[in-house]
Amino acid sequence: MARFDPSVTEKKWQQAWDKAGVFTAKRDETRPKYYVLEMFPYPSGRIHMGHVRNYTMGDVIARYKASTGHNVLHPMGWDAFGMPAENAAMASGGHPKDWTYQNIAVMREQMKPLGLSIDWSREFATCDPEYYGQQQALFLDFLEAGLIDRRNATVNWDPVDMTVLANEQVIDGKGWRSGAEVERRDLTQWFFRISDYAEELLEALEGLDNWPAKVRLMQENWIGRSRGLQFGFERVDGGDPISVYTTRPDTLMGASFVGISPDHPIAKKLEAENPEIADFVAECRKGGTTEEAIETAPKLGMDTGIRVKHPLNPDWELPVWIANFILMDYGTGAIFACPAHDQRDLDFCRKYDLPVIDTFFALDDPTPVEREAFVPPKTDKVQWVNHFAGLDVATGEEAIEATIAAAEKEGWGEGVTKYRLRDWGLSRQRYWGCPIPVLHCPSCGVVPEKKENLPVTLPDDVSFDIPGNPLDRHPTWRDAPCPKCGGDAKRETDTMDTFVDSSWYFARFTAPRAETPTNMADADYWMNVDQYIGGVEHAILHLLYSRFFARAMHITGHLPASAREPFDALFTQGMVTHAIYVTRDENDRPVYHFPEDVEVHESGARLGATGEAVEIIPSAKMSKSKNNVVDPLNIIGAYGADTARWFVLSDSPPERDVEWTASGADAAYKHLSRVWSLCDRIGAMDPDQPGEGDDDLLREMHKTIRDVTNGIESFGFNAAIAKLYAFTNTLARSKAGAKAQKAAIKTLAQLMSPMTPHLSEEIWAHQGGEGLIAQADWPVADEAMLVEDSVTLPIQINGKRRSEITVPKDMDKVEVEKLALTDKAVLKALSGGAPKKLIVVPGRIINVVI
RNA sequence: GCGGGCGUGAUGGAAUGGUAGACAUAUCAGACUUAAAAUCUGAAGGGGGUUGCCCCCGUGCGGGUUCGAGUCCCGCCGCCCGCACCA
Repeated sequence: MARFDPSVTEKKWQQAWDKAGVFTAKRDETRPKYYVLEMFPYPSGRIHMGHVRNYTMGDVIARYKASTGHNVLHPMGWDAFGMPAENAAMASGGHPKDWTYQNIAVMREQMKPLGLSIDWSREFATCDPEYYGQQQALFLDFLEAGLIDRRNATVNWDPVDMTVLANEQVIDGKGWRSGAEVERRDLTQWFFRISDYAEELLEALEGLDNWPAKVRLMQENWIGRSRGLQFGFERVDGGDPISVYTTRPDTLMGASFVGISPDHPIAKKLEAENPEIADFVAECRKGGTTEEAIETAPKLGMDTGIRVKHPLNPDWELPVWIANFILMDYGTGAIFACPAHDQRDLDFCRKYDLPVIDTFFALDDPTPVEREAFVPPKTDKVQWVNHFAGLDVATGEEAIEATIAAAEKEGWGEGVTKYRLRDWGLSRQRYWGCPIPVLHCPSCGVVPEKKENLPVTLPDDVSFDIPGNPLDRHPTWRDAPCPKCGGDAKRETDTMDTFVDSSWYFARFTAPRAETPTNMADADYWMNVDQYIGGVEHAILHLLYSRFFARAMHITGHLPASAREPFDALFTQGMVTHAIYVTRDENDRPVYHFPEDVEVHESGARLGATGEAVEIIPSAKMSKSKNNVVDPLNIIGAYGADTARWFVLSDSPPERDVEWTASGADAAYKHLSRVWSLCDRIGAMDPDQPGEGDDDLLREMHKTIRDVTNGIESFGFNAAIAKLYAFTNTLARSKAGAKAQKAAIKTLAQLMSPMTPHLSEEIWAHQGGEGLIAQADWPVADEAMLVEDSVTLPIQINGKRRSEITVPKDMDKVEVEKLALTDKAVLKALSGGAPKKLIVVPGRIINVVI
């Protein structure tokens, strides 16, 4: 008997596919195209199970689509700029460029044995000058089209290392290396004007039918359109009125103070004049810039001494407070607080002893607010107290609209629509990224680089021994002639956010070697991505930025109008999780260890090398920064790629997180061996050998074709695999003749081929299949074989299953009812009486209500 | 804090509002074997009874809608993801 030996056969078939050029995508207008794309990896240095899972899913789709007559594009590349390369350079010397390209080489070699149907001829890395040069060209076109802006933005500032920190580098409000308390600081930055497209990006979500509803909802909430009232509070001291924006203008009679952000112009002015306020504002600026840090910080406030007049009652004066939880980025950076109907405002007012005024009550409960704000849904009817627009009983929605209408009529405010979405700050004070192609000229100001001078390449002679951006302190790189006047100018030393790199790579794959960012004919043919696959952690930023970029690329002539929404269908796979292994360094900072460096015993975990005790943090997202990645190469080495592929698909539903466990791999291998020995046995049968139950076997075969096809189409890979297990069991037990069994094993091989392509080729060849199974047409279920003559209906009594009857498939409903009432269990339950109700769902179920 | 999701046997999980636990892992029993491995066959949610059969309970917790709820609605609890400089 021929042995199942993946180490030999897998290489053989990979070479056969290469030789036949099966996966090289060529434009072919005569065939329908299908573009399947998995989110490209960051070259961390080794592939992990998350990659295997992600790329295997895409590969199943790619291979399946190819076998149903599609011209498939399935490319791969590297999201190669980013902080880990600089961190590695800081930690162990070396150069980010060498580190990155070495990692890419290693990971490519780790991916190839998986037998993915990737067109490697299109591969690129975002750190290739050929790629980022085109990205600089896009930047210049966007700049010219008015899609880019320059203005201040807040960053995390480490006052000891004198450097900007990423959010990830701020731990509990302190710098990760210096341990110094982080401050928020303003810096001049470049911005993509994505907020100009807020409405369009919001509305277009409706058309994304093949995106998960949860992702559309998350994006909708992120864009955050709101309708509210904008108006000014007159200052008692005659200063400029304070403009506020509120989504609850109906609660204006409950206003207890006016709050401004510590970054509000008034606060900044007071800061310069008043040391007490300067101290307070400095206190407010401590901590990181994340919304999370700001929202969860203890609420701080200080009375500015400024008083404003209530717009509805000039005799009513309100104090103006600076409060640390008010964001300058949202609305006008100033609010009025209504503590009775907002928990945060209430907590603040109780802390600082400010008044709490109820403006409405529940219809059945006029209890004044004490410690808990009364915040009913805006659609609930409530009883209003002294509402200036004359409302008595009305919903919040009605009251808001009435208030806006009244304010507009009386001329003291106007209804406006605002968005939570902010412009996208793209400047990064780091080396390992795409240089922003502009210069600063003493006489001409900010000047874009000329396109013929692109790419503006990164200098290689840099060091990372001191914190900060090496471009900033490079002796010569900054010096360049002004493209406008030719005089001495300085290059911009900021590089681009790596989200820029990943916002258009999908378009570049359609013409990866073009001398322009894209080639219209190729983009027109291959776009859009028919199926995009990636982690749900990208549900908002990456996908929103890509949607914006596709629009911007259309405006600047780099993509057709049809590609403005670049991803037709999106599938968000769950993450692969794994325990994290941590020790602490002398400063009690965490040091993360790779699973293979850790020995886990029942008594606890220790470092293999030193025996040091290791803390185990249970299952978290596999992440390069936490080193909790698992090396799939061990499995491929021991069992082959087909086993690894089969296992990652069978273990868990693809949209859900999966915790990596080694226990299933052995089982997957056993099963594939079993299929192979089945193939061997059937191959040895006399071709004319008759048997019993040919029809039953073929009927099961056609059902399996139907179920597996549906499973693949709907991303139910684990369910499809369950059907393949079941059919293998059926085939193994079948006594059918050689002809039927041979048809069954060939079909089984085809149905398995998207998941286990190598084994399937081997079976195909063994059974005398024509050509490569990778190029064979997908089997089609014979409808006639799927029809059942009779159907078994469960009988419920009061909703609980008690019995069942088998009836002809097309039996009349009335007949089924009659028959059901003669059932033993039904007769017993009725004990002579008549049922209250009899429900018959044809082909499904019978329920007798007693 | 805000936004989104998830929760089913020992384990991974299956189930268009219609027989809960498919398929698999681990376990146990049997066959084969001198023995073990491999392989094959079978058992199995929990509890109870009058045990060729029947009953009760059971999908995180508490309510609700429905002839019927793992699935829909409301309120909790727990875990996970995102929060704009991680990628």
